[in-house]
Formats: sequence, C-alpha cells, structure tokens
Amino acid sequence: MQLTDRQKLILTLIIHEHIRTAQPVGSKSLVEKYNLAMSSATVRNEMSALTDYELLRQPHTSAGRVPTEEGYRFFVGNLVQKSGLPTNTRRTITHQFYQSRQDIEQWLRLAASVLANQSQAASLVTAPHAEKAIFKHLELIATRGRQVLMVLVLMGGEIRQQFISLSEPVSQDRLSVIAAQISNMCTRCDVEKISRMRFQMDSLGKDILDILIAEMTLIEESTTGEIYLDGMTNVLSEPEFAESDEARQALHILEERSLLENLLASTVMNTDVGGIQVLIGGEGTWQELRQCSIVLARYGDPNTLTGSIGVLGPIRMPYDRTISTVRFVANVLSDLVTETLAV
Amino acid sequence: MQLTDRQKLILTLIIHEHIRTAQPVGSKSLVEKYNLAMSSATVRNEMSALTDYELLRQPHTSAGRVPTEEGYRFFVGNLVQKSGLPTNTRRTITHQFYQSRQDIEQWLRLAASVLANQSQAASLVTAPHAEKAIFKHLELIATRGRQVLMVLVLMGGEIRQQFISLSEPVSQDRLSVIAAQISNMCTRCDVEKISRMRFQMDSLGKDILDILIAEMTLIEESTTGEIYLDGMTNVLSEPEFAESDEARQALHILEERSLLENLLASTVMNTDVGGIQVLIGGEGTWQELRQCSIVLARYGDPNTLTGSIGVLGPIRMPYDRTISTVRFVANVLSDLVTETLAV
DNA sequence: TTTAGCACTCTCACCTTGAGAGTGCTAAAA
DNA sequence: TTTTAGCACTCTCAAGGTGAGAGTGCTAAA
Repeated sequence: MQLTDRQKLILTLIIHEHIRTAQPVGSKSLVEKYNLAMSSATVRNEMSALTDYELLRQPHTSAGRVPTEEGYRFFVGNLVQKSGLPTNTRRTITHQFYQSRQDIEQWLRLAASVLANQSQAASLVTAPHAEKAIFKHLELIATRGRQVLMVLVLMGGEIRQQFISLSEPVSQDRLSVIAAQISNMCTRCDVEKISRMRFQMDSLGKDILDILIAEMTLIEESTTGEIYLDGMTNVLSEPEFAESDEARQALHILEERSLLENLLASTVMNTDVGGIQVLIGGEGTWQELRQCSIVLARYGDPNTLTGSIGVLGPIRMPYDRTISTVRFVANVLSDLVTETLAV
Repeated sequence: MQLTDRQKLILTLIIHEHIRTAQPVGSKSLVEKYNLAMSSATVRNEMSALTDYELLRQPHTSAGRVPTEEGYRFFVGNLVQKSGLPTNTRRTITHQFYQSRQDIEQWLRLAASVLANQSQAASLVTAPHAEKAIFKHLELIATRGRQVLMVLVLMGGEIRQQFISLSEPVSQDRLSVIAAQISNMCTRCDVEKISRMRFQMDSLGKDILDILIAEMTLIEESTTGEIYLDGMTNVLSEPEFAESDEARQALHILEERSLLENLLASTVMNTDVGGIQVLIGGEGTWQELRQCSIVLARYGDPNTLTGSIGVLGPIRMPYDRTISTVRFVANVLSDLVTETLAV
C-alpha cells in the first residue's frame, strides 16, 4: 500500500481533526478548516481511496470519515512527527523528580502522576524488577513471641518484608547474628548458590534460609514488581467512554493485576529499553481495549533491573505528544534507576 | 420526629425496593410486591406523611417516591438490621486471609479486594499507622559510591526505605556498625529522645541521625499510611453513574490522595476502633460525593497502630450487608495487626 | 381510620419531520 | 488525465407531537 503525499496529508489531517473533535470528519469542513488548496470533491475522491485501503471508515453512508485502527497504526508508524517534548515541559518534569524524596517508591508514584497529567489519560508504572534475584542483605527483627519480621534486600534495591513464624521464640541478639551470618555468606548469590549453602547452617538457620529461598524464588517467578496507577478518572472524561460500561471494561484491565501482567508480558516485555510500543485498539487480541490505545515503554538497566511504564487512553489520543512524554519519563526513570540502584 | 411502626415499615420497604431497582417506588406496586395488608391509598397517605418529614422525595409530581439523604440516614440509624454476615461468607473471608502470604501488604491488598468483591463497590484500605513514631531498628546498606539505602523499622512494623546520599563513600562494615549502634541506642525511643542522643555520635553518625529524625518526623506528620484501593470499576456499573462524569467526580476523591486523606481525617479518624461511620451523600460537605455513600471503619490497636477501611458505593447501597462486611473485615484486620505487629 | 374511585399529572417510548452535513456520481473545465 | 462544480441522494439528529402507563391527591363512603 503506497500512499501519495496528498493522501498522507489528508489522512493526517483527518486524524488530527478527529482527535480534536471526536467526530467524523467531512470533506467540506476539512477543506475549510485547513484552507486546503483543493476542492472538497478532490478530498472526497482521496477519502474514497483511503477508505478502500481500509485506513478510513464511514460510520454511516452519509457521515464523515473516521480513522480505522489500521489508519491509526499507519499514522503512528509512518506519519507521526517525533516532535520531542517542549523544553519547558521537560524542565518541569525533571524538576519534579529532583524535588521529590529520594526514594524509588516516590519516583514511581511521581512518574505515574506525571504521565497521567501530561497525557490526561490513565497511566501505569511498574517497579523495576530483576529477572534474576541476587541476594544482598537480610535482616531479622523480633516482634513478639515466635513472630519475626524478615527484611530481604536484593541486589538492585528490591526490598521484601514478611512476617515469619519460627518454631520457637528466639532473642533479637541471636537473630541478628544469624542475619549477619547469612548476609555475609550469601552476598551476590542467586537462589541456586544459596541452596547449596544450606548444609552449613544449624537448624534455625536452615529454617530461615528455606524461607529466604522460597521468597527469592517467588520474586524471580513474578514477572513484574509493584504496579502504580494514576489518572484512571481522566479516561472517564473522554466522550467515547460516556456510557460508563465501555470505560469499565478498559479500566478493569488496569485494575486487575493478573490481566495487566499478561498484557505487559505479551507486549512490552519483549521490547528493548528505550523502545516504544503502541498497542492500538487492543490489536484484535484484547477485546476490552477495543476503544483504547496503550503507549508502553521499558525503562531501567537492560541487563539488570527493568520496569514498564505506559499510558492508556482512548484510541483517539494525541500520539505524538503521548509518545514523547512516555519516552521522556522512561529516560528519566532509567537515569534514576541506574544512578542509584545499580549494583 | 416520631414515626409509627407502619411508617417505619413503609420507609424500609421503599428503601429496599429502591435499592433493588434504582427506580422511584409507587404505592400500588409496593402493595402488590410485598402483599401488604392495606390498600395503596393508605400507603399513599403514609408516603405523603414521610414526604412531609423529608424522608422521601418525589422526582416529579406523578412519579413514585425516592428516599432522601435524610431518609437513608434515618434508615441507617434506626431501621437497618444488624444482621451480621452469613457464616459461610465469614468463613470464606477468614480462609482467604490465612491462605495469603504472611505480610501486612498482602493482607491490606486482600482486605481491599474482599471489600470490593463482597460489596460490589469501590474499597479503600489504609495501612496501619501510629500517631507516635517509635524507633525500633535501623539498617544501612551501601549501594554505590555515596549512595546508601536506609531501612527504618518502627515499633509496630511500619517500614520506610529511602536512598540517602552521604558526603563521602563509607564501607558497608562501618555502616553496619553505625546502624547497630543506633539500633541499640534508640530502641523504643521517640523523635524527642533520639534528638537528645545526637551529641553522642560522631560526624557521620550525626548526619545519619538527622536524616533518621527527619524521616520519623515526616512519618509522624502524615495522617495515614499507604492507601490501597480496589473495585473502582465496580462503581461504574451502577446505573446512577451511567454518565461517566458523575462517576469521575466520585472516583476522583479516591484517586487523589490528599482529598482522601482530608475525608478520612474529618470522619473516621475520630471514630473508635470497632465503630462504623456511614457518610451519606457527602453530608452536604463533599459535593463530589452527592451520589455516593461511604461506609468507614477503623481497625487496629486503639493505643498504637490504627488504619481505616471503607467502601464507596452509590447512595443506593445495601447498607446492612455493606456495614456487616466492613465491620467483619475490620475485625479480621484488627486481629491480624494485634497478633503480629503489636509491640 | 381506611379504602374505592376518579380526575389529573408527568414521563417515556415512539413516531414524524425538517434541517444539516456528508456522500458518490457525472459532466465540464483545466 | 486530473480536478472541480453541481446535483440527487442518504443518514443523523434535534424538535415536536401523541398515547400508554404509572403515580398522585382528594373526596366521599364504608
């Protein structure tokens, strides 16, 4: 499918106009709006051709044209201008990050908030997560009776806390000794190596090591870290979600962690850090997302810690701006992660 | 305002019927539906009286009656049957909690999920938070260069992690020594006591203690811990939120942390653990919640750690069931918190 | 005090209608 | 060959009209 320049122009204008108004775009109004140097009849002929290519669609015989999913895809793939974010927007965003508390959690929350506000859509950010769990540090804190709080720190800064129940009460001193022992012994070890050290430990140590191993295995098996969402309500103000049932289906994907993990796993997980993926109208697979598009990116340090960020909005979203924003925030997060978390 | 038994009955039935159908309730259909031993004319007279009391309202001259906010409030205050949850529902819920990972975060997430599913509405759960921050344990973990990961554990199990930047690189060994020293010295101390120990420390120790104090102050100042939400999309399926703008306003309160904190601070924070608060139609204060009711409870250990849980649904919600569910989940969480987190 | 009966009111679903916007086609102009 | 003016046609949408249905308040009798 090879489009003439004029066809590309018209497709682009129709998409712009449709994004602006959420209405079908007619030939005459398009010519008037953009002062095109051709008549509406010419535009109609081109529209007709674009409709044959299935890039445009007519809701009804005598309505204007609306871009199809294919049309958006062509637009995003070939026509969208990679404008980059305006400098002052960049500055505002960067500023916010360096203003915030120095804490991954805050950064991720902030990233979600920035994405949501900039794109006026729903956003998601997953915490950076390593494919391989490498032990860094263990802490055991007595709470009450046989209850102990276990804090496990992985290389890369992932932290897990968990209450464990020992078979008998143990003093804080003894716990500290064991924690220190394990911390020293296991630094930079993966699950396998740690398993092989099990024989060196006494009975209590073995119990704790077992829990530690279980926990690390669990972390390794999970495909993504904690998920932060923001701007869900932004989506509700879009006219295509006026009947809230449509909105419900779309937002449900974000809310239901397992669905979202599936979605991420089958798309952005295969993308390189720095790359952008745009999922338009659910790409036939995700029925609930028929009305939505998702712009996704991966951030972090490609070899160790990575996470995903994305924006979910109506299919009729301003792709250029959204893509720039997602790319920029991903870069900011990558920088922060590599600066502070790297091994 | 003193209602006769018959008036109470009719009010109750109208509310029940309205909750079921979301439609105005007429005299005739009410008599038929519930096989009342009186004629529709009698019911009409009583309805008229209830309307005078402003417990009912007519959307239009010749429509049926709809409960007013006042009507719901009377119902919740006087007529609602405190049924308690069915035994098997209780069992299902309890079971889920003991099945889950032994980890506050999981419990809170689960609580939110249970509330959302049981009530088919949106739910919120705040992490338990102590009014007074009491130090328990400090851990310092070298990451890279001058970057250090500080893990702060408070009495009661609140954990904060933060990256701090020291003025010069420090070895893990030295960090461990300092952390142990602080941990020993400050156990069970509040901010004030810790501040008085500052002079004992060397320069590096002072820096760290300052950050620690700042962090503890921050925790003490925040009114609530982490917030977990669930079931936002449930609300979208209610007919009163068909035009998504209504839904947007309501859900916005949940999404915007500061708004939600305000709301909690001005209501449930003043409630005792074990008590239930029902906020109907925003009580005149919260414009965004005109269409909603919130059922709130406080859980935890009254003297140390408390958190809030709640359900947000349409004003037309099944209060008896929702209240029972919220109360039950609050009790379960209280038990878990006092069992595992208490000092 | 309750109820049957009645006149009245209001909504809602349904239909019709005309304006408006858009289309495709054709024939003439460039 | 490409572009454009003109025209007949199509379809939506808002506005207005109509009747069925449900509900009400009032009155007079039980």
